[in-house]
Amino acid sequence: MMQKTLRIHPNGPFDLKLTIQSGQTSQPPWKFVNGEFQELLMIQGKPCFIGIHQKPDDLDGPLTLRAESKYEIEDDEIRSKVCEIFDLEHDLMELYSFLESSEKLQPTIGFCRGLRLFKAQDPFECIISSICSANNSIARWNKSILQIKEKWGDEFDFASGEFHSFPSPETLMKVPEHDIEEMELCGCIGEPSDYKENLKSCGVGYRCSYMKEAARMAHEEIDITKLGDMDYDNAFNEVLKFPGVGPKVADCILFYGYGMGQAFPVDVWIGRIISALYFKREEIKPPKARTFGMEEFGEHAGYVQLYLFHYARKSGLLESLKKK
DNA sequence: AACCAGGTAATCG
DNA sequence: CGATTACCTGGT
Repeated sequence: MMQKTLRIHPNGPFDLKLTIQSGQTSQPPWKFVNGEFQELLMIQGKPCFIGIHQKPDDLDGPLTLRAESKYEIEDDEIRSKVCEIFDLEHDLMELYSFLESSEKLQPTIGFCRGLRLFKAQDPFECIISSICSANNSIARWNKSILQIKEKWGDEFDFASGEFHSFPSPETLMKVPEHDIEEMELCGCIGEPSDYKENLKSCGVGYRCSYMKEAARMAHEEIDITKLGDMDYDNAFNEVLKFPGVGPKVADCILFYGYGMGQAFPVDVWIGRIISALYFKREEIKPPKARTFGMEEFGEHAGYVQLYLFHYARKSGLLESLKKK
């Protein structure tokens, strides 16, 4: 049994708790136990428990990492996986000088210092999570994704607890859609409501068929590993082919799943914030807000979206935008 | 009890 | 094409 403790020094400030709990569409928050955030990570195909600890309010200090696996995994493999998920090599001070240069964006820094991209550990998980998040509340899609992992992911046991991986496209595409289908599969015994091992019972609603079909496409039609090597526009058009994926979800997938910083996901709130800050509150349609964001913020678009939303949430701007 | 929640797909003029 | 509308579900 491999057990080791590592340290990581982020490039600039990092707020672990804020980042994990900021509701990004990549994955639900990690489990929080004994002052550390925990998750199962597949590192080069090897299941590995990771516990990350950050001293409270020590946004500029190093992180302490606890890793546990029955496989032997190099320190650098573990570090690079964690660095990738939290975008720790990204120079945030460079982002901040960009934000400082703008009168509109400068105020976000004080509210969001240390907030980073919370990338999915695997693109497929991000695709499904993002589809699930559309027209949905954070609490509900988080719950759905956790159930999907528990029901169809592989279970791995560690000294620190048991965890489930996210199911593969092939596994997910074969999952029964609803209780009726599952009951028929099991020989029609009992009532439909007795059956819980189906996608609909995870509370995904009408997104059910989208998620199953997206899983099938990821398995047999679209090479989702290749998306990361494509340029942004091609990748955008490619992910739009998945059912349940429109412009907003596509941008989420490219940003949270593939780390493409020029993506600018526009939901109702970002639309209202952009309208309030840059268009004298006149109504702006999502495509226009998206184009504006991409041209105005360039490679920082994704982060600006992240910072604007959390700034608006904490500063009270969001509240003021609710009432007309 | 209507109404809303971090959109999308289907339908209509 | 641009504009409307239905849609699962869990919460107020």
